[in-house]
Amino acid sequence: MSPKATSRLAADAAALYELEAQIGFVLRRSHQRHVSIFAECMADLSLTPQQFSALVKIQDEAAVSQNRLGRLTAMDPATILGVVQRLVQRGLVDRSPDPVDPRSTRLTLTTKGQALVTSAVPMAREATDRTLARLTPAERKDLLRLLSKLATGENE
Amino acid sequence: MSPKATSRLAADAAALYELEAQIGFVLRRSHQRHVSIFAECMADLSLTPQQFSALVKIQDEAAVSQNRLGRLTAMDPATILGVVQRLVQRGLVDRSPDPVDPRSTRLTLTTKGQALVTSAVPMAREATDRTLARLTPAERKDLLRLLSKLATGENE
DNA sequence: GTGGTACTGTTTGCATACAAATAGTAAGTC
DNA sequence: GACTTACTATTTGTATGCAAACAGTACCAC
Repeated sequence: MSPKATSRLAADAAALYELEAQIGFVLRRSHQRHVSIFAECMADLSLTPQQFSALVKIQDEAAVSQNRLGRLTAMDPATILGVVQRLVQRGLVDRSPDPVDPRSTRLTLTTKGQALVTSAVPMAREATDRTLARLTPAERKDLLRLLSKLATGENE
Repeated sequence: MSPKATSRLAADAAALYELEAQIGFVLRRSHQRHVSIFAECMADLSLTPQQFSALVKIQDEAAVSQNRLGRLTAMDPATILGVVQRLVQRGLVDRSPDPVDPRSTRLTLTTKGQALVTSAVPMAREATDRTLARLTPAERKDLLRLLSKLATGENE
């Protein structure tokens, strides 16, 4: 065993824990900054990233159940409930009972909701661009790839 | 102008907006997964990432004001207030008036808090490792570097 | 020393985020 | 058809996260 390995054992216990170099801290900061930029870009439309995600996915699917929408947008049932309620309250989304499954709710975009998503997409693209502004195209691609490896799949 | 460029103009308006390929969505999902892993690793100690961050920084500084602690851990004054209150309530942190500036609060670790951080650091390291498990050492370094470029500095 | 500016901690209000528990229904097995 | 299992939406409770406004104090300029 090298002297270096020996000293590492001793160092591990009381070793400096550099918070700023931990993936969790950097992920949280990066996400905070993006949310802040997104809010600026979307100020006129007053949409949070989660609300916008929900609108986009309802549009993609034309009609979705609430829980399925939650899975598509990575929100648990309790969270997506609140998001949908606020969108319904603003007249952007319609809720109607599912004709085949009485447990299920059918979510669709209203005309107003449809129009809002359409005008929101360019703003969301701007938020993406501003968030990634300091990275080269190659770096952006790398970052997306690496983060996707982190985000996808199970906890082990 | 090439035919391709022409079609791009038309495509941009109604172009497919792929939510799963947007940096914001992937950042949110990655962060969610890390928080979930962190909670598993820290289950015995019942510390959130933010609570743990605060304890580590109080230890680093020996004594800090609440607002400064918030800046060190990337939490705004309203947020750090709640985090600190919970730590004080659990007997992990002491609050005392700052001897020189009556506006300021002096935060220090209790003996119990000191002991808890010490035993929590290895668990936090495990959470980091499990979050990054699918990446090679080179990929981990790249990811940290790219995320740091996103997180640091101003919004423009 | 008076006044403006900046900083301390705090409160309120709103929007995620999720665990845990609930009621109701669907769909399978036997 | 009764039972089990799984899925629907919902409720409650706790913990961030931040904008906005607040009272109190420091500090600096003049």
